[in-house]
Amino acid sequence: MAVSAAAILNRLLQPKNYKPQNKPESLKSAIKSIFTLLKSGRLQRAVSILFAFPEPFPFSLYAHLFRICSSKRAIVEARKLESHLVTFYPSPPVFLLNRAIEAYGNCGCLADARELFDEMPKRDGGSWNAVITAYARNGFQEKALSLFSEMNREGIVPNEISFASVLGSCGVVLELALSRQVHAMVVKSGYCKNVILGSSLVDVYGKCGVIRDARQMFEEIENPNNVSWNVIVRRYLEIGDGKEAVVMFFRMFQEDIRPLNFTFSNALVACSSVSALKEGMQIHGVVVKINFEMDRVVSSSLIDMYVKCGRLDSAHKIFDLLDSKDLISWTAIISGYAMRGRTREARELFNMMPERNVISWNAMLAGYTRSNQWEDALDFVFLMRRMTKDIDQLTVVLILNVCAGLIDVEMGKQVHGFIFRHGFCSNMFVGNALLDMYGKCGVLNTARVWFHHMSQGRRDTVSWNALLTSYAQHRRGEHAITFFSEMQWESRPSKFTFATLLAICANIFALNTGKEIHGFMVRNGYELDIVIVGALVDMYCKCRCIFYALMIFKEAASRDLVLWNTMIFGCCHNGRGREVFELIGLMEREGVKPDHTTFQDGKNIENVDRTLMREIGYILRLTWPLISVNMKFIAFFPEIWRPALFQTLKFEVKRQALEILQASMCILQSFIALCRPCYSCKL
DNA sequence: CTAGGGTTAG
Repeated sequence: MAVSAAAILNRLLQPKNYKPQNKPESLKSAIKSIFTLLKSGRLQRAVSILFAFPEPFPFSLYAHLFRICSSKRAIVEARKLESHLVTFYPSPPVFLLNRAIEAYGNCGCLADARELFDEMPKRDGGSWNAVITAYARNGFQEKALSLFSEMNREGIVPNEISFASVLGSCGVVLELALSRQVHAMVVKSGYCKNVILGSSLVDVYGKCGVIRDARQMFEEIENPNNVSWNVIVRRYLEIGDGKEAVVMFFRMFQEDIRPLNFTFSNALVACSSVSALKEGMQIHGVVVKINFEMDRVVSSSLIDMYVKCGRLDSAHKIFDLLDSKDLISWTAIISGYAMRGRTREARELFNMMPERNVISWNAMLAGYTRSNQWEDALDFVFLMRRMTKDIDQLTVVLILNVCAGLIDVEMGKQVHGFIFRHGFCSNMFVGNALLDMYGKCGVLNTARVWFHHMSQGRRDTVSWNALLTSYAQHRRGEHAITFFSEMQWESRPSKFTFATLLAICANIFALNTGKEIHGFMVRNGYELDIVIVGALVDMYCKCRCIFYALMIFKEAASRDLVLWNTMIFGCCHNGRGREVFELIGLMEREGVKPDHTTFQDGKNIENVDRTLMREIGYILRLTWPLISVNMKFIAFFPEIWRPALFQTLKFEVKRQALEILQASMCILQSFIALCRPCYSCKL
């Protein structure tokens, strides 16, 4: 009634000279001008033209306009369209109202979508699909799923669109059981061959952690497309199977499917996660071949891959060749230099950056802290405070590390205040960094209080480790051991815990406790990795239990330089000179050589015989040409060895001198190994 | 006509 009244009214309002037979003509020109306006993106004007003509437009125009409202998230225009539509069509076709629901959903106006859905006189499957998708896209996946069951209860038969939407929701809320049911429905409804549904199933199984099912589903897809391949590569990457991700990527390429830029990026991340430089380079080749080098995502992933695989030169070359360098590629290359200790180069690049964000600032700061350049780090923090207001949790953690490195508890307290004011306290990483700072500064009481404050829910194994380590580092090893039994009530100890505990036992010669811990690890099935084996060997050696130490050493799955040195040093410590030489022989036979990074160039040190130093330098260069002779090393030379070495050099018995040198050098390396920072400190 | 994947840097 109201509609026809409006129509009559409108007709009366027409200008006098308006001829009814002109109507179609003017409607046509109106539609024409609407399209012209839409082409230049003026949706609002287009809709207002609609309202200047109080008469029904073709359905296809409404449909088109609703779609544009969807993509532009133009809620006002969508509402206007609906009102125009229902004004001139008393019962508009269901499909147009479905378009309206979709538009409301895409604009994020669930209330409108739901209202229209509820008040529709007639609904079809498409209406259900539209409203389900609206909920799913706006973060109400649970609601979408319950609507799906309601739809089934009402006897509406879902189609492939419904299934795709529902599977997407299942993937978000990790509803594995429902996914399997939907899978069954897909099969029953004969949609098996639908590649979108197949990929969605791969996706949802992968997200729910049943990668085998995902893989099986993938293999069942007859013609997987680029999205299907992207999903399977991504899922393998996410579960930590970088190797399989790379394998699948290459299979994709063999099948002649052109990868998406995201797939390249996933595959490259997978390569760096398993240090597969060779494969990474092959992918680089593919990128060049199909002319993807200038893609932003692909190029930054390439830079990152080379950085993570230690090829800074290659990374830099790619970076230089980019014609538009974005924030991400800048940050990737800077963090590459920063994290490899080349902070000076990183800083030069950092200063050249056209724009920076908190991630780039953090990357640079992390470089300084990683290299223990505390003073530079501090200057940088001040600079950062002046230049940007952008600070996040990682920044705070890094600043706390700087305080700990400088052993400046006063500054640490200021940071604590800042953290409190900005509400960073609830973050576990921040809490642990704070604990670590107080611990490293030796303010154990405050550490203890803070630790207590973090109790239940806001502390984890890392917190316990930080507390243990700080007590251990401040000669309160016995105290630290008592924490261990307490710890087991709420956290599962990690290998870092044991490394710390074993080091404590070694330092306080607590053989029995050491054995207990060793037994605990064996009983509870902890993997004895190379660091733990080292800690055990060290503990047994220090506790004068060299037999056990040798046994563990022999049974170790692998032995690196540090482990050899620990064992050799342990033998020296126990007066087993013969074993020392045997071990050195064995070590060389296993192909383990001291490397030049162990020794760094040092300054001259007084009170050392210059002639002796020159001689030693000569022999060293003969033996290990890579090693740059370190004068500090000679200063550390054990008093016992020095005269002997001097004698042998005098009589030019170079071979013997060499043996002595080798032994001494290994001892020195052992010292260095012992000074190596305990890895439980890493937060 | 409506459906799937996805943002590389600390």
